[in-house]
Amino acid sequence: MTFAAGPLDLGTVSRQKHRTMPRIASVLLPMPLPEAFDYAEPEGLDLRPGDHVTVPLGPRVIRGVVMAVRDGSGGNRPLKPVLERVDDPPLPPGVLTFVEWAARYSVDLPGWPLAMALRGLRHPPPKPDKVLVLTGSQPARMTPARLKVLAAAEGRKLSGAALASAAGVSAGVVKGLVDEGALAVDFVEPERGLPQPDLSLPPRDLNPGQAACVEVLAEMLHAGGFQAALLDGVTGSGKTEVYLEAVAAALAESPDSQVLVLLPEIALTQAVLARFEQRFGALPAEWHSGVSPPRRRQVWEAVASGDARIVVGARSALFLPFKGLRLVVVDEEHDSSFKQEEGFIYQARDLAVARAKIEGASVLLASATPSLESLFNAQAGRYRWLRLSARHGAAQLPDIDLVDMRQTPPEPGRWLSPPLIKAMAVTLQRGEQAMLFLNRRGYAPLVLCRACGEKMKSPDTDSWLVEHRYTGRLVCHLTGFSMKKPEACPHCGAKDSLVSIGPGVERVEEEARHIFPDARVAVFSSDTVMDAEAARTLVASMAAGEIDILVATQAAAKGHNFPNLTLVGVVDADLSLRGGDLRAGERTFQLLAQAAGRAGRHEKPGRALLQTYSPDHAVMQALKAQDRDAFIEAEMGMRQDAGLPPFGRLAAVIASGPDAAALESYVEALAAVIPNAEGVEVFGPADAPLSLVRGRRRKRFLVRADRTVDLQGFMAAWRARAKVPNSVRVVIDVDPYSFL
DNA sequence: ACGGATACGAAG
DNA sequence: TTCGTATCCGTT
Repeated sequence: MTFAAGPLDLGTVSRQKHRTMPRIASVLLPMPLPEAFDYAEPEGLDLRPGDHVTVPLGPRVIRGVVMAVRDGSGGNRPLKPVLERVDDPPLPPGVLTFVEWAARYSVDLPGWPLAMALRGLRHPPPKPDKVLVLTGSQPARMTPARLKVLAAAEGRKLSGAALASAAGVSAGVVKGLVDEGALAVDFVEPERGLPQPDLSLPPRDLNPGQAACVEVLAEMLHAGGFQAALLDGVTGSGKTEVYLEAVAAALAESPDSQVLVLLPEIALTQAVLARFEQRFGALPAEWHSGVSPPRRRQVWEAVASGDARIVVGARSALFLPFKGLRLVVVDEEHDSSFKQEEGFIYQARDLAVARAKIEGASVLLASATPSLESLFNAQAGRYRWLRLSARHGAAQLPDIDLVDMRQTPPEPGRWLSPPLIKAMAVTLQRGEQAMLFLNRRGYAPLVLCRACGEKMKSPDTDSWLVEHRYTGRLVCHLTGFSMKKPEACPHCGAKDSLVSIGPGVERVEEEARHIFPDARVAVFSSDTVMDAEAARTLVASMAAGEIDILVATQAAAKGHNFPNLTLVGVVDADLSLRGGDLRAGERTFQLLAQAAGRAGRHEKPGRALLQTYSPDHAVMQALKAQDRDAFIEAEMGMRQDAGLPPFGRLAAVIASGPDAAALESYVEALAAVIPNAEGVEVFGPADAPLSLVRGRRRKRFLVRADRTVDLQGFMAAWRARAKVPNSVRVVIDVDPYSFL
């Protein structure tokens, strides 16, 4: 394909230049190789960093990217030559630096981040559109409908369906004209350009707090260079409006400046896209797993050419080939789904800061409940700290009350306590809406046999099967395995002995319907809301007051505003506190503050009730008192005493394999060669909490290091000291969020 | 002696 | 990752 003419073609003249000195191209391949490989540059090719090339690798021909070119020849061993340059938009220098940086940061092979940077190019470009044009020949028989179609087609190229609707006739009429030769099929290139933001549109009215933040951000962006800021504002304080204006300021700085907005979940993109469309009169480019392959390629190319000025996307958008990146916004920066846990492991929030630094851009981290890491950086003065306190307009923060489940427990086999039921009754009586929050999909998290006590588990995996009543299946949320719920216990054969233990959203829905038979109850979880379209429909019907009680997982806790929602009941506030990893308290505070914040976002005051068995726990007390700062201070103190993040650093080694003996001997060998280093502690090996997944046994090490230690260097050196047997897989997880 | 499965290391 | 080669095994 040919690429748009413009600044990218500056090289054409110098590419003709004749060289005498032989040159070596260092080519990185999107494969698990330890480094970029050297190839000879053929005479006259004049390669530059970022060029796509094909190179021979053993018997194969592989596509790669030129990382650097230097003078020289192979020396003693002759180098194979680069085969050809591929005519795709070159990767800008910032991406190349970022790929290398990300590989080192994650202690992984550079081919993986390169593969991410090339993701958009793998897809076919959009296909030509099929259109119908007039041939000039008249049909044998003319009718009024046919006349209308021929008139509508005059001088235009429309698709069959568009032509039919333009003429106000059915598709059959159009088809008849095609069959008779009055209309012919033609192909046109689809529109490549993206709608451009209109920077002349006026900003929304801002309150003084918002305006002050915008002013600081505009100054930062105008000063240029790497800058970082934390936008720390309570739910409903209008953070989105602030960053929209920061985006406007960034775009106004130069006609080719670009902005990236990272969101933690695809479910949020629709709402955010709509806000951008209102503000700039055009939809931004969208980048996430739900975008179609041809569209992805189109967006990738538009980012590379500079045509895409605003990109809203998921974490993988960090690897797009921006050439004029001016600002990266990380919305809901505390959200743990910015941590990619599979394949190439990275924390997108941290890589966003790194990318901004490499590009000389600004980065804005936004959250109502910032991560301790970001607060730490703000306190240390590394990030500008912008605080927004007032709730927007008339809205007030909801009152938060704790329900002591030991004092006022639900009936046996039920999960809603009398105080919560009473509050719901009052809410419904007023004609207002309630949300029951439970971060657990399905009907029950565990099914066991009353006769023999056997727990239903996924095959070859150490995790419970979750009962889903809508589908009548038992599902493993870890591996995706599912089976029909059996009649008899597969272990002892007893009939009708399987009992469902514990609640999921489906079971809470059942209970809510039972207690409030006249209420309209709906469930919002990834099982009932499969895609963005379904989410929009459910959100719309909630906003329109067609639902009285919404039972929701965290899929609904984020972003959405419902004017008539005045009560939020958290069914199991202790849930995310269990497991007890270092972030349990922080995570619980963030999740519940966010869930509670759904209530009373408009004129009506809201209320949140948290059902807990440990009302004295610091997290519950902090939520009740709405004293985030005291909670953060206490949490920071604990982390500091233990040398945990953000005061120290962590990394995990996860080794797994089907052969228990081989795995055991590998982890023992690894334990025997732990490098001696000041300020580093290594714990393990130990069985991972999920000790068996898909037939693979799992072992873990945990490394704690002082902030001054080169943790990545330590991990790389350590791994290199022990040979990994073929059956064992080793993963290094820098800054782990999951400890399973 | 042979084919098939499998383990290992190299690829510039 | 993918490929070629070495090696081990069972069969013939």
